[in-house]
Amino acid sequence: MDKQTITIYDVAREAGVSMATVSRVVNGNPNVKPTTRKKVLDVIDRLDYRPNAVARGLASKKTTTVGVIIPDVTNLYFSSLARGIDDIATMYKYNIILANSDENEQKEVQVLNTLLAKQVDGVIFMGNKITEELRAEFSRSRTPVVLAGTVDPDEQVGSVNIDYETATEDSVDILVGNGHRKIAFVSESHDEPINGQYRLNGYKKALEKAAISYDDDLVLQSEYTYKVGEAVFEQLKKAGATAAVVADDELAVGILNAALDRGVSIPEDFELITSNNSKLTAMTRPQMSTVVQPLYDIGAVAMRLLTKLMNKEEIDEKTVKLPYTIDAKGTTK
Amino acid sequence: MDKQTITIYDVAREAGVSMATVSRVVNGNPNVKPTTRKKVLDVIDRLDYRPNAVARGLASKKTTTVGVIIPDVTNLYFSSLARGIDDIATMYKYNIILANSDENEQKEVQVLNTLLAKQVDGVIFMGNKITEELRAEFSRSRTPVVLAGTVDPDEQVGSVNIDYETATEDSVDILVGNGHRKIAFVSESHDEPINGQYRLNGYKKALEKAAISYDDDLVLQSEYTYKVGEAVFEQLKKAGATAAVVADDELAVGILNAALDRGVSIPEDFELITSNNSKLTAMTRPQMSTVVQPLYDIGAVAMRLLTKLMNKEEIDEKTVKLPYTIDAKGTTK
DNA sequence: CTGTTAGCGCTTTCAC
DNA sequence: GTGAAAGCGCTAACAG
Repeated sequence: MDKQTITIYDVAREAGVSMATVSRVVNGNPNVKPTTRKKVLDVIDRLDYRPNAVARGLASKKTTTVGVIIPDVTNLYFSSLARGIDDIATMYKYNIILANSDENEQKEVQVLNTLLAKQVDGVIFMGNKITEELRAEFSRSRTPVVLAGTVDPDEQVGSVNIDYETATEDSVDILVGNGHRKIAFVSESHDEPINGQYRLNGYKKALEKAAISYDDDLVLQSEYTYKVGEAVFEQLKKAGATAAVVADDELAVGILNAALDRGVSIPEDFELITSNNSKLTAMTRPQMSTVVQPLYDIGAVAMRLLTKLMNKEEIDEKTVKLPYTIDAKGTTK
Repeated sequence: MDKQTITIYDVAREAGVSMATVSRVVNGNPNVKPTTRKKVLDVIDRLDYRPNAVARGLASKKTTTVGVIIPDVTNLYFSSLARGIDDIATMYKYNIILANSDENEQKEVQVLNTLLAKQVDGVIFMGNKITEELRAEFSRSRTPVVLAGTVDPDEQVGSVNIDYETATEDSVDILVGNGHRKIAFVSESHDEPINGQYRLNGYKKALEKAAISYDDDLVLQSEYTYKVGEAVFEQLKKAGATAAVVADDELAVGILNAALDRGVSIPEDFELITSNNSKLTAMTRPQMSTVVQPLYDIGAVAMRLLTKLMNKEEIDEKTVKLPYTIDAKGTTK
C-alpha cells in the first residue's frame, strides 16, 4: 500500500512517447515538437504527475538544495540572514536545509557531514569561528561553501560581511567624540576572529587616535544572551566605564535594561552602541544607537554568490564586503 | 572531473565482501559477524566513505528529511517553534527543509509541492490558516502533516497548540478584574480560525461573564508587525479602550511603545496583555504581561508527533493541547 | 552470516 | 525530434 506514485514511465505510456521525451518536456528541453510537448503536458496534468526530485538528484548529481548552518534560528541576527538566504535560494529554485549548531564545533562538523551526505549542492555557514576541522572538511569536499556574516581570516572560502574593524572603530569614534574616555568593548570570545581580530582592532585604533590607553578591565568577553546583561553591566560599572560598544543586540538590550532598572539614565549617564541593527534596536526605549548592518542583504548576497559558485561561474571577488552605516539613536547623545 | 565519490561498491571491493554486507554494517544490521564488521568499518574509515543519502532515499523511499513551512523565520514566535522542531528532528536523525511562506496562500501551496517533490517524509506546517487548496494537497498526498501553533478546526491533520480560546478568555478576565470595561482585542485577520474563532470566542465569553456588551470598535484586525503599533494605538484611543489583549508580541511591543512615546503611563493609564511570551516580552520596559505559550515545546511535540506518524505508530490523540499560563508582568496592574 | 539480483525514478549519451 | 539503454548509489528480498 505505498504512496502509489505515478512515475515518468506512466506518463510516457499514457502519452505514447518514451521516457526520454517526457524527461525533455519536464526539463524544458527545446528539442521537442510542440504538439508532442502539449500531448505530454496534458497527460502530466491529467495524471497529476510530479517528478521525483530524489531520483532526479541521483541521476543528475544535483539536488537543488543547499545546506545552511546557523548557530540558532531564534537569534534575530542570524534569522535575518537566513531570510535573505532563503529568498534568494527560492528565486534560484533551491531549497534550504537548515541546521542549528549552537556554535558548537562538534555539532558543526557533524551537521556539515550529514549535509554533504545528503548531497547538497552548496553550503552556507554562519558561526563566527571556523575551526581547523571545519576548514579541513570544507576543502576536502568539493562542495562550494560561502560564509555569511562570518569571517575567515584566511579567505579560503567565499564570504559576505561588512568591515567589522572600521565599523567598531567608527562606533568608538562617536563615543570619543561625545567626551568619553572610559569606553568598554563587549563581545563574545576573542577566539572568534570577528571579535578578537577585527572588532578589537577597530576598538584599539580608535582609542589610539584619541590617545586613550587600552585598559583590559574595559574589554569584556561574554556570551550573547539577554540575561547576562545584568552581570555585564555590573562589571562595566565596576570598571568605571561610561560608555560601551557591544557586539550583539540581545546582549546590548540586556545591558541597557540592566542600566535602566538601576535608575541609570541613558544616554545621559551611560552611552551604548550596538552592532547589528536587528529589529530589537528599534523596540527598546530609548532606541539603540547601532551599526546598521544590511542583514538581509548579507544573507541574500551570500546565497547569490553560492549560486555562482555552484554554477561554476567566474567570480570576481570571493570575499565581499557590504557597506554599513551607523545610526545614532537614543542610546548616544 | 567529478566529485570523485567513493561508493559502497568501492568499499565492498576493498573489504573483500559484497555491497550487501557493507550496506548492513552501515545500517547497523546485527546480522554481520563482528570480524567482518570491523574489516568493513576499517575500510570505510580508510576510504573516508560517506553513504550517499540521495541514493539511499531513492532505494528506501525514505529521505529522513521533513519539510517545515514557516511564515517568516524572522518572527520570534515562529522561529522559537522552529527551534523546537529542529532539535527533536535532529534527535531522531531527521533534517529540516525550511521554507518561508509569508502566509501567502500561493507560496504555501507551491512550497508544499516542491517539498513533496523532494520526497520529504513528513511536513510541519505553521501559518494560522489552512486554505481549502492546502487541505486538499495535504490529504491527496499520503505524507504525514502536523500543524504547529496552527489550528485546523476540522482536526483532519495532527496539530499541537494551546487552548487559544481559554487563554484569551483568561487574559480578558484579568483585565476585567482590574476594573476595565473597554477592553480591546487586537489580532490578525478573523479569517484565521485561531483569531476569528478561538481567540475571539474567548474574548466574547469573558465579556459576557462580566456583562460587558460587545463593541465592534474595540475589535481590531491588523497585521503582526512592530511598525503598525502606532496606528493601532491611535485606533485604540479613539475607540476609548483602556486595555487590550493583543495576539502577537511584535505588534504588542509596537503598541506599548506608541503609548509610551505619547506619554501614556503603562500600566497606570493603559493595560496590555500579549499572547506569545517570545523573548521580546522580557525585553520591554515595563515588561509585558503575557500568555505563556510553551513555544519551544509546541515545536518539539509537533515534531515528535510527526515522527510517530512517519513511523506509522499508533497515535492516541492527533490534536494535542499543551498547557499555558499567564504571566502578569509590567503591563498589567 | 553473506552474496546475488533486482529495482528505486530519473537523466543522459548515443543512435536513428 | 524521438527512442533505447545504461547507469546514478543504494536497499531489500531471496537464496544459500
